[in-house]
Amino acid sequence: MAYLDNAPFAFRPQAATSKQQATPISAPARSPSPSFHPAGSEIYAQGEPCKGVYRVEFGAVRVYRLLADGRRQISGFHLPGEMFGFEADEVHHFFAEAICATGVTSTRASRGEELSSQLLPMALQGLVRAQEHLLVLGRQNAVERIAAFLTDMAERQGGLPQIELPMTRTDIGDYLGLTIETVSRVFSKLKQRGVIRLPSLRSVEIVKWQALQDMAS
Amino acid sequence: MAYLDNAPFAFRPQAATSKQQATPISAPARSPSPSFHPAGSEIYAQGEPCKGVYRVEFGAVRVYRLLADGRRQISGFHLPGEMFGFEADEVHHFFAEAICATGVTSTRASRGEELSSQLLPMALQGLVRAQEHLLVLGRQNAVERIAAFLTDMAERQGGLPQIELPMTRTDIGDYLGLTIETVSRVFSKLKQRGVIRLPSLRSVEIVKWQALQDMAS
DNA sequence: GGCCGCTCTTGAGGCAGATCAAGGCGCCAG
DNA sequence: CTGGCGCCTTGATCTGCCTCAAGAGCGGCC
Repeated sequence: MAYLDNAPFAFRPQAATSKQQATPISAPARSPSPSFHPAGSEIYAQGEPCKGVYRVEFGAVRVYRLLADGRRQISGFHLPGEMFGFEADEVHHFFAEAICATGVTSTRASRGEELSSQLLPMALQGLVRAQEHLLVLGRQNAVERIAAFLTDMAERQGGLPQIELPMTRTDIGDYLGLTIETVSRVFSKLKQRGVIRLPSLRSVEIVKWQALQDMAS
Repeated sequence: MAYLDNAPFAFRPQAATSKQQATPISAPARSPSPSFHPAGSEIYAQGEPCKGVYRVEFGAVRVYRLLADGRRQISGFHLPGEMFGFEADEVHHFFAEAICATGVTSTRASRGEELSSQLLPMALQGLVRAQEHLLVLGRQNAVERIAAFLTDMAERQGGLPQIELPMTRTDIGDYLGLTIETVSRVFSKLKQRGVIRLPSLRSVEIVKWQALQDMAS
């Protein structure tokens, strides 16, 4: 692989200024079992036994499902500090991959009441997030989807107007139920209207916050 | 209101034979706080404070969200025995309505570890269900969506080939991200191909199970 | 019984986004 | 420096579903 994906790109939402970072961040002290995943590598696969839930320490993760003919739906992107890997039974129903160089910690076993009470709020947040995503996929047009995506990413990256997108246009399309061409066209249209600027391929500057939020409905 | 919606229609998945029932079923003995909701009535609204989680005793419930211009996305239908009303914070993010005459019991307060450990598996199941629905809305065409919907409903009603649909075509459209016309056309096409039969407006008989499942991908 | 209101079905035409196709850009390897 | 490979952008065309419209079926109410 070449291009950006291959770079040891430590994606950290709060620090938009240092886009690239040469050395991986050292594992946090309180981490139970840290592991490093290079860009594009699998964290778990559909059908694999569930080993617990994961927390992103740095980088970014995509969780997705495939149809037999290769169509892909990304159910969510996960940024540092966020949890993923929740399952209803003992087997993974989805795939998870590192988008860029990524570190995750895993918490084993989801038994025990004290753990349940910690996990529940996160599972509930994931549920609400997924249900809001349903509205986007079911009832919003291409411009509204992109606007909702950018708004969401900006909020999750600390609310700053400058955001970094670790994922490709293909990933964004597979998350929003659009083709890569449509994603690209909408980006161009928003740029042309002066709503956003595109300083580089993977970064977006939101110029007109209110306009973008209005578009997201 | 007129038509079927108004009938005291006790929708019970396992009992496909008795389609209509004149008297509401009496509240189950172990119910903590049963309540009855006539067809079309609101169970909770977006923005209302959260009073706990609910369990459907009989009937059926739709949970949905609205856009400012009236577009509606139904995030899920809930049949007897199923739970709904999970929220991440203390306020409802969705609307819930009784589709037909419906009885629900509510479990108050989601604090306490023993309760968390009971709620977590249900929240997780809801999460997986929502994420699978994302695949349908994001990447499947109209025929695949209807096939997936019918397969799902049949499985949740005990796997019998004869299923009862408490919801209207509009509801199905708003659940699958389609218009009512498209829903109706796909039903007609499946009927014409001999995959299903439509003994009445609100009941479906699945004639070719395998064909239907193949369509759902 | 006969009217009315609502849901559902079916047809005709239009459009948003998919598909097909070509070219540009940035990074890396040689 | 130069070639090659991914990724992205842009244009032209196509199509699946939406929109608009009309009519049929069913149940309730007077």
